[in-house]
Amino acid sequence: MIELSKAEFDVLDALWINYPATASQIIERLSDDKQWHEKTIKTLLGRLVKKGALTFEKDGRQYIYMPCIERADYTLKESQNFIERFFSGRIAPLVSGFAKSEQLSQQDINELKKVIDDWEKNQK
Amino acid sequence: MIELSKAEFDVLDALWINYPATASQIIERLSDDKQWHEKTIKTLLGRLVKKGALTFEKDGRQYIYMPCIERADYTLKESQNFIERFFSGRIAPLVSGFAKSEQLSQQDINELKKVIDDWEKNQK
DNA sequence: AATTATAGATTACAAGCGTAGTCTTAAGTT
DNA sequence: AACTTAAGACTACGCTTGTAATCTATAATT
Repeated sequence: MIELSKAEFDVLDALWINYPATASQIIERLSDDKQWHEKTIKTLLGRLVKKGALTFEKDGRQYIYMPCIERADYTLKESQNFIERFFSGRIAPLVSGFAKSEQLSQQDINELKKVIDDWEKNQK
Repeated sequence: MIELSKAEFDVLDALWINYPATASQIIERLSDDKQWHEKTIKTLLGRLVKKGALTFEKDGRQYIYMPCIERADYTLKESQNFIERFFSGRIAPLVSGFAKSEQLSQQDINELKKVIDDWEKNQK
């Protein structure tokens, strides 16, 4: 699997919002949350290309970037990894930890119920 | 919050199994899973002490190590962090991703139901 | 008491990461 | 056509991390 650093992920995440996109557009999107220099983001784009996480096409002297991987796929793999490391691969202890420390809202509970519901419907 | 690298976490995790413990005991515990040189583990122990994740008492020429943080606390914070980064702080999308990719077993579902159940009892 | 072994302290070193600055070249402007 | 931007390429640099090897001092052994 492609391994991304935090900063690399954040750049890719800005691309996932809407793509294809140019470097300037990505820089623009990131400017709200991060205080990153334009050069920093370009370095990260280069590293992402090198890692195979995104490609580009030339358009004049700009590049038009596109992700090579999907967000859902990436986050699923990271989630598996995370849960394996910290909870021996079981998901309930993670949720249980949140519950115990009062981190769950009624909305979270409703959403979780729906996930369970859908899962059960799918089993039939 | 104390930030631990993967390798550091693994060492601390071996201590959490049972503590206080000496370096040799920790090395012994890790020998099953990891091919780490004894020196490597000692380096990591030193870094953990420096980061404030564990302390020790002297006993002759050995150190007896003890964690300064609890596993549940650490994993909770890491979980929050993780869910914030990848799922905007909401837990259901993570579980939903697992469900969609057939990663959930009936046992997981039962455990999740129990967590929800307990949560609801607690609300009353 | 002298010697040896070993625990921890210190040092090492390459790769990855965050964070840019400088260089080069082609596109845009006059 | 000449000049100026600005996009991407290349270089930089200190910090962390993984992964030990060497140094030092003290406990154990002879």
